[in-house]
Order: sequence, then C-alpha cells, then structure tokens
Amino acid sequence: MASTPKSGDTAAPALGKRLKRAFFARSVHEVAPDLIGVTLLFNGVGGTIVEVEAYHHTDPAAHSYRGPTPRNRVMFGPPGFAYVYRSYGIHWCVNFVCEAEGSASAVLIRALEPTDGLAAMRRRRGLTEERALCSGPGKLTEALGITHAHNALALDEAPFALHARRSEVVVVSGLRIGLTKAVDLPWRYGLKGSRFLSKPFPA
DNA sequence: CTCTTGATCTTCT
DNA sequence: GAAGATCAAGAGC
Repeated sequence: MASTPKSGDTAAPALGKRLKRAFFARSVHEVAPDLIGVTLLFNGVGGTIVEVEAYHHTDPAAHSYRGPTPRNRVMFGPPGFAYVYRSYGIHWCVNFVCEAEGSASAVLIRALEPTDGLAAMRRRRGLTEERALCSGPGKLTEALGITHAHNALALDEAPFALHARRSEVVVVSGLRIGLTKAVDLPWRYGLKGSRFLSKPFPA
C-alpha cells in the first residue's frame, strides 16, 4: 500500500491506483461519469480525462446499433479494451468498451487536460498551446499517438495506463456533440469548469 | 467572434 | 452516391 513518507517528501503520490479491467464491467452510464478525473496515459503521455460520451447498442447514434461490422467488432467483445475507429476518413477516435461481452457499449474519450509528456504532444500536434493539444477526440489521439494499430488492446496493460482519481470531482452532463441521430440523449459528461473541454457545457 | 469548406475512410442505401 | 461520434484554415463581421 502507501509507502512511508521519507524526510523531505511533501507531495501526495502523483497518481492514483491503476484501474483494473473490472472497472469497465458495469453499466456504461456508470462508467462514463466515473472516468471524469481519471488519468489516461499512453506510453507515459497523456493527462486527466475531462470529457467523455456514452454509447450503447440500443442507441441509434452508436456504431454498434446495427450489429457487428469489421470496424466495430471490438465493441461486441469483453469490457476493458480499446475500440479505435477512423473518423471522417482523417482522425482516430478511442473508446473504452464497457459492460459485458455482447453488450456493445463504449465510452468515447473526448478531451484531456494534458499533464504528462507535453513535449511529445506538442511535437505530434504541431502546436504549443496547451489548451488545444487534447480538446477533442481526434486531437487527443494524435497527441498521444493512438491509431488503428492500437485497436483491441487491453486498457490495464501497456502501452495503456489508467489511474484512479485522487479527489472528488464535480461532473456535469449534457447533449452529445456532432450527432444527427439520438440528439436528445444527455450522455456527454465533463469536469465542471474545465478549460480543456472540446466545447463548454451550456450554463 | 461565427460561418463555411475541404480532407477522404467506413458503412449504408 | 451519401453521410458521419472531426479538425483546421480562411472569410466575414
């Protein structure tokens, strides 16, 4: 457990406990808000999750709604794995598969507050402004170096590392972004007041 | 600040 | 052939 502080140690541990695969084996509507404040690292690069969206196979906006395809097959597998898909022919987006095998539910990771590996993120993104590095689902995969090569990887094994939040957070919810189907479902979750969101939540 | 447009992969019609 | 869980750049206000 916690190590005895040495003389001179003042700060709390930098990261919370590693999340296990079982974290994802429950309702996607429980997992999604619980991911706000969790630290996502990929090969040591990443930050605090500040925005996500939940998708379920009964949801017309979900990729899994019409059944398995080569693209979405990971969504139909066991929870605790990454589903990476190509968006608009250009970007990659990463989801965390939830619930149980066959449930075909997942949480889309939409924005991070960058904390680790800022230099690598700036290099990959070709930007310096911290606020623009990970403030969108396609931006954060580019910043972290996540591509289709990482589809179906386990979330509790390298190169992924997820760490539990160390303090309570205030989670807000609202309508999901960029949809034309099921636009009225309030399954977008965010860290209240964060300046690293893809878009602000309406007041 | 808002609005428009191009980039071009996967799936569906 | 068209739409989509997006982003960046350029025009206009």
